[in-house]
Amino acid sequence: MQLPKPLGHLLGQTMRIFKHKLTSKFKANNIDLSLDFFLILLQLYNREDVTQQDLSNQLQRDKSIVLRQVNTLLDKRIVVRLPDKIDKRKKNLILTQKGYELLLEAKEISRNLSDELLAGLSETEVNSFFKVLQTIQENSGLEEDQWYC
Amino acid sequence: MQLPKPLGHLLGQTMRIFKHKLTSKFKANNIDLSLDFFLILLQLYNREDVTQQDLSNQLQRDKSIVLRQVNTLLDKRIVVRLPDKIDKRKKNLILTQKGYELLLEAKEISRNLSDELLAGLSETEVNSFFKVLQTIQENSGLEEDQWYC
DNA sequence: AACATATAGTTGACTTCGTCAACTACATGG
DNA sequence: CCATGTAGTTGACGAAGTCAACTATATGTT
Repeated sequence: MQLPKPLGHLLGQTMRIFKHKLTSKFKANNIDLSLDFFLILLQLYNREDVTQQDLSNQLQRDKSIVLRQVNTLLDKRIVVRLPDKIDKRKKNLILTQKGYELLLEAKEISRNLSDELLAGLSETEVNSFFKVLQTIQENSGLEEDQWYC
Repeated sequence: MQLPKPLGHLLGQTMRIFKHKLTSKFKANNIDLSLDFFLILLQLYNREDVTQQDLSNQLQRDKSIVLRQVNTLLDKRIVVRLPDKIDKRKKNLILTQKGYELLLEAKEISRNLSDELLAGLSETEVNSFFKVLQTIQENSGLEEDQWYC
């Protein structure tokens, strides 16, 4: 399969654009979140048993990065870190009410931005797009739980 | 258009996977390049009139980042920085022979990785994928030359 | 029970990326 | 000649990412 431009270039550019657009829209709406923090909050949405190790696997970041990012979310009173009742090594991360409300706003903005960026494309095209991203992740041979072994 | 997962999440994950895979393959082949450096070299491929400002626009990075990255490419003897003959403000960036050979190897590896990650997808799907990425960039309303105005 | 091994979290050191503001040198148009 | 714009450079700083070591707890084996 020949791409007109290298895959890394295309993905990198698009990612950069999305990141810049999203953070500037967040700022415009007085939402003090980076894309990375937003992705963390999304993982905590409507769940109560998420640990930092889970985030490290799902977001594919070193657990030390996750730790520090969670620390700043704690400082901002957006999440709380509670010891797991069964396994004392684990800490469960839970959204505060403030965090939940912030996330709802952020999700709305993110969805609007997606609509804006995907405007003019057919459903078929967007579905293919999604399928390709999915396939890339599957072809990478990385299961969610084998990141940073 | 509804995506199963937020666009930022999908793009971020895929980008991360690609980046990690590519740099580890580079390492395995003794190629001392990050994805960022690779993308810079791609822009210099078979061209002689590329300036740092051009790179800043095309790669959408602040010119100070480009400057420092070019500096380390200079240290590695991969590119040279020559004053432009007409406009004395500009500096042209040119691949050395070493840089050219390195780039050829890197391109090969990058192409193989793309093939590996896109395996099992139809040409139609990959074309849609490319079109969607293209459209996102167009819908973002950013022209190449208005980055960091 | 004692032991080795594995997992979750934490910390420190260090590099690179990204942002921003200020600055120099040169170009261009009135 | 002067105002304005552009290309490159520098410094400061915060955030992201890498890596290795460490603590505490859990789990499996003999």
